[in-house]
Amino acid sequence: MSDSHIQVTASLDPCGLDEHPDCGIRDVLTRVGDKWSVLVIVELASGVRRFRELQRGIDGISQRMLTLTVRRLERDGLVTRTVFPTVPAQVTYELTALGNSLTHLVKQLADWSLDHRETIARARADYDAHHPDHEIR
Amino acid sequence: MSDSHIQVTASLDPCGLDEHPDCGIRDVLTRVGDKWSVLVIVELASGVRRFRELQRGIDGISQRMLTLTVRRLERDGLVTRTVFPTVPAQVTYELTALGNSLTHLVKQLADWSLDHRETIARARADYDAHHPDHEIR
DNA sequence: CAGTATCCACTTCGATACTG
DNA sequence: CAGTATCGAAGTGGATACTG
Repeated sequence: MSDSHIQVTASLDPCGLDEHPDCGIRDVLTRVGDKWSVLVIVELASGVRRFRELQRGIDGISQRMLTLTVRRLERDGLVTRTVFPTVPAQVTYELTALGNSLTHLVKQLADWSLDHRETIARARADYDAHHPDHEIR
Repeated sequence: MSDSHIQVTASLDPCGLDEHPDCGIRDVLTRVGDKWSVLVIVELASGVRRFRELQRGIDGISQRMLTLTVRRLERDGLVTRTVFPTVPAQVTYELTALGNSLTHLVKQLADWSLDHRETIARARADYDAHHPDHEIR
């Protein structure tokens, strides 16, 4: 048994994952894990943004996906959407306090990804080399 | 502008998200965000597990998805897979040091989810109440 | 500008059946 | 026990065209 396995058992299961299905954690994780949410959150972490500003700031996102993403974030209470009834319309997005509190965790995840980016890439290359024609993805 | 928006701008973009597409962070996030990975990681955080043990410990996971999930985690270097050539076969899974380092972040995410679980649920109910027949999901 | 509406491609997931 | 193989349902994302 490895020493690196510190005792996180109890604290890792604060809601009884072993008994209950998933206690809604997946709810949040799938939001964080979807293709654009984190990028939108990161972009909004810099401050208020308009729809087009967001789209320009996030490389490759389509109008449709930006709409869907900000709507979901708004629904979850992570982002506020403010409409100014001007012509043409003007809409701004801003992180809520809740959304902002998530940015800290997102940042840590981003840092972790960055720190181990190459290690993971090498692990994958290694795996693929030793397991040719093995379709995992 | 809200006081809650502390200055995380610079540190949130350690790899130039604004210039580069996504610098591989999404790679990790989608892994964390997929339906079963985190549950498997949590389960393995308690120690070594065999295939069936994992399946029994994770409510609702199918054989196929467990296989796919542990394979991907193995490929990423987060989990080691050890085969004992007994009859019947015996295979154990264990977090690597890298995988274990991720558990800390996963735990924080889980805690965050738990802390704000009800807030989010209320935000959603609210949103849905004020936006009837609005298909977001 | 800030969206909606449609359609389609692709992926993910679950269920079931079978195997060394 | 620990998988693999196959299939189909559902979800997710992209491209394009249109609107107040």
